Amino acid sequence: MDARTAEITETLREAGLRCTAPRVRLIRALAGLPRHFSAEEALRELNAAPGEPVSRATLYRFLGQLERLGVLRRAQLAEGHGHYEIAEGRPEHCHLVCAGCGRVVEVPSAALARQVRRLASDQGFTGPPLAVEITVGRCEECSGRVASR
Amino acid sequence: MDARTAEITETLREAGLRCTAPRVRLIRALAGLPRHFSAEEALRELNAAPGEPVSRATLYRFLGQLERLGVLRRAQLAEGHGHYEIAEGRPEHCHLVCAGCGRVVEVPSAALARQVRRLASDQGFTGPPLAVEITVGRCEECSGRVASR
DNA sequence: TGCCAATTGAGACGCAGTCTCACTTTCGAG
DNA sequence: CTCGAAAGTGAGACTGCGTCTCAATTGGCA
Repeated sequence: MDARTAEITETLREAGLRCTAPRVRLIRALAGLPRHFSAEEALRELNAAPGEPVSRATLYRFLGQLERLGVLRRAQLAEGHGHYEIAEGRPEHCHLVCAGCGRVVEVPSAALARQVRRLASDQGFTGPPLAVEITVGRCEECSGRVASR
Repeated sequence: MDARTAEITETLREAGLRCTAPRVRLIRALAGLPRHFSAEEALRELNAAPGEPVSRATLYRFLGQLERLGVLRRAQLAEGHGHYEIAEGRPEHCHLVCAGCGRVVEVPSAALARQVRRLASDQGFTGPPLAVEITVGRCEECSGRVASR
């Protein structure tokens, strides 16, 4: 069991959650996933590995729990489904989303994060979880292809 | 026919789109909708008014066209569905979304808009359409109720 | 007026995510 | 180690939002 797996299972225990086989399998699978992944991608990755498959219900439930524990962050990008990313001490950042192809570029901008936080607290919002999604025109690749539609 | 209806039908004509009865009905219905509305809300509003009902397919198609024409702006907030708002010369702004209840607060912040635009162009993004959605903790009301969950 | 492309409606379909409920598993107490 | 309560699981039905298809209808120019 590698370090991250151990760390996450420890977090589970602290939260009073059980360390079941499907959960361990999912935690392991995280290592094979890209920085941003959808629930369905996670499910594919999970069930591509040998062993008992994990059901959709279980996956969604557990992803939600990991999010609540702060292990994962969830972002609703312009596409029709949520995206998860491993939080793991990574600083706040925002996601630029191409209106054409949905490509996501991560932008670590402390200045922007600060400004957003100020705006939010001005409006009475509290709490640290923060997701910034910005849909901005088209990325280079997309605008190069078709002008409009 | 009021001024806005006339203006939008003119835009349609310029774009080579036909001015059909369902479209005019939808344009009229816009006046009775809140600042932000979902497609399903628009459908309800539309079919609450007397006259022939309009089908879902037609509504979705037409909302998409109005978006392409710049009459409407579409934002994918954290909930599972899109939100529309009438663009009508309103300046760029961002949406603060409560992670608890999904409430949306509009924040007109020229400074933030400027910063976002700079970030975007640094990353090679082009084109004006711009939607900024920020999910930030909980709004006053929500954090007042239940601490976590 | 007549024609033809644009538009429409009904409903099937697809995807993401949730819910239910009977069954299984974990894990702490004894 | 054994037991039992509580937590967790899987299968699959279900929901909501949005898209697609295709035959029928309609707008608007010649």
